Amino acid sequence: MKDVAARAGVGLKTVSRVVNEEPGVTPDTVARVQAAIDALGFRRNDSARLLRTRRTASVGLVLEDLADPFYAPLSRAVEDVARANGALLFTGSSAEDPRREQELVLAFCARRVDGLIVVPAGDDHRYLIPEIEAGVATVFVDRPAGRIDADMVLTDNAGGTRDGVAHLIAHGHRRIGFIGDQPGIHTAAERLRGYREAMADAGLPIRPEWYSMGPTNPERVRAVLASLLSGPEPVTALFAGNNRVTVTAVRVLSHHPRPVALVGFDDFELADLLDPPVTVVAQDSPGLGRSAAQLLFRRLEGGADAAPERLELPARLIARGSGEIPPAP
Amino acid sequence: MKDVAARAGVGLKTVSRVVNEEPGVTPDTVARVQAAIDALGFRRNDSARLLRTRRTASVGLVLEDLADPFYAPLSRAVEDVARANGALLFTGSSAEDPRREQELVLAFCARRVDGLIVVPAGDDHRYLIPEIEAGVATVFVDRPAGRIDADMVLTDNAGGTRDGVAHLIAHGHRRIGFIGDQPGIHTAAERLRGYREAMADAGLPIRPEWYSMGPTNPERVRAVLASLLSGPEPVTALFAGNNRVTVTAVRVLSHHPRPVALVGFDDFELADLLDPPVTVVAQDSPGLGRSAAQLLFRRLEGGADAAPERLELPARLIARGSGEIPPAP
DNA sequence: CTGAAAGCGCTTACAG
DNA sequence: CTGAAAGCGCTTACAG
Repeated sequence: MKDVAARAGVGLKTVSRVVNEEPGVTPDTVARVQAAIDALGFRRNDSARLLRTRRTASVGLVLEDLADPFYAPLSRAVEDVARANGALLFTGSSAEDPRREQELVLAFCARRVDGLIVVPAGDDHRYLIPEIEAGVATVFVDRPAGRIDADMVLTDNAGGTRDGVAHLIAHGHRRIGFIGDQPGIHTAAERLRGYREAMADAGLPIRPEWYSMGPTNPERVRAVLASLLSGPEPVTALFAGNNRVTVTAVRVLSHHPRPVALVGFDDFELADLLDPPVTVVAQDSPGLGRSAAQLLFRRLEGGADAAPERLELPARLIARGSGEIPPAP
Repeated sequence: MKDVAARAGVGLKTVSRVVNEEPGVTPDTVARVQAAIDALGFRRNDSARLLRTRRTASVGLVLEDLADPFYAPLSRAVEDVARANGALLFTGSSAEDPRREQELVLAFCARRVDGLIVVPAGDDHRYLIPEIEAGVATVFVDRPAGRIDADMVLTDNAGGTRDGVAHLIAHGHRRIGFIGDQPGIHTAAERLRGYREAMADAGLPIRPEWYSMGPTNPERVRAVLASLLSGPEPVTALFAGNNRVTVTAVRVLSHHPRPVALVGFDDFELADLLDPPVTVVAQDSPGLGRSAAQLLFRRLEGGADAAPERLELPARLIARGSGEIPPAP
């Protein structure tokens, strides 16, 4: 910029005015400065600019895994809102590791992002208190913040599961299994609660061997399913606590002698093409991202003092066939 | 930092030393400075730091769509390499719009990212010449750069398609259709070339009505398929030029009276669960991201002067069933 | 072992 | 309409 000023024979401030299209510069001067800019290939350094203006026009997005298809539409929705607000997006994956989440978040804060959108991996976010006090707007999404009071946008996991299980009950099932993710994960616990509530609402007992929480790798899911489907009184229907469980369940059930009804939490591509097409409880993944980002920018535009909000988006039952299979006699 | 120095009764430089864990500070001084840091809740501003050190430790990733499952593993691989090199990741979607691609790229450059990984939407990247000359390492991935000589990491699209079509020919097909994406997209054109080559290698003629290039929305694909499958001599097999075409083709073919063989470019989740399971030519999506990022960081570590490289990763045929259906008599 | 001065590339607040 | 000075929060290069 100094070089441009020298070449155009003007002061630094005038170059700054031209670059920022501020009014009050003679067309003649503008032309001279512009010529110098072009000749020197000058490109403003936004990092320096932002150091002075104290807004970085950037937000950090931390999610569980950039490669997880569930978070892809969420990221895209966040990006769209960020772009509409003139902000750039830092992204990173926590890989479900609280330490990595914290590292990423603090790295973003050290860059002085204006705001943060976090799918939490950990359950203690007190490390964020100094940042939030320093003015970093923060919205948690998909899972609640731990041990701090903060904005969050969640899916109604319990309600969605309740609807899904009630759907199975309405189709005549009494012995319904539930396979969920690790109980420490909030969404997993909420879904289990929904299962319990739906059964209780229908006056149905739950046997302890009907539900199981833990890692959702195919091996464990297969083992659990094998036990659910064996014995004198096997379950006649299964509620799969997430995407990965559903996929393994579909594989196993397609080779099972008796038809077993299935409802899965989370929609997935081609669910309607399988045989039978898979009934799911679908989350509004772009809606989560959009709502979180909109809330974030509202905070940034002066709504910083209002009390933290907690939004809960509904999940939607999509009946496709697998959830409408009647119990085997 | 000034406040910390004042409170600890030391100079700015000493605070800087403590923060950066530089040697040559008395343990006693370190303790005093650390106490001041904690008391004041000081957090170093990396943006300011980076202004001085002239490295931002960040790279920009521009892809077609953050929400596209194909790019999710690519992004994740880039992120992993970036993290291993201590860099943060800016990401953005071009939405297949060259202007948006350029906007994003230049916005990243204005933040002075150290490097850029770009899935190009446009076919003229001369706008990047000043940036590259200014030292921004740039690697194109998935599609080649337009009108500039630059590093790129691509899939062998023509070779992969050749293998896929040859596979259909080996199973007895002679009338093979091809539905591809817009001909202006490099990967689409390359795949068409592979189709032509495989047919020519086998001495088979291609009728102009057997292949069609254009938008891959379901409506168009359905219409093209309808015409390919009608008439006195319909095709007995189809090569689908990408994921979206494959999905629509699966839907249409499942309702078609005669069995039609299908091979699709790009793998997708649950392809093995469909009926019949779908034979695909799979790209190494994480490999693309990893190779591109590794090349980028090699450039950043001093390899800036070497001639641009062009890597081509193989695509792999995965036979699952749909590609092994023999021609209807 | 420690610190004052200059500078990274911009903008702010002000004066002319 | 224009520009010199100070400053954003750090590091570099140097001196003591």
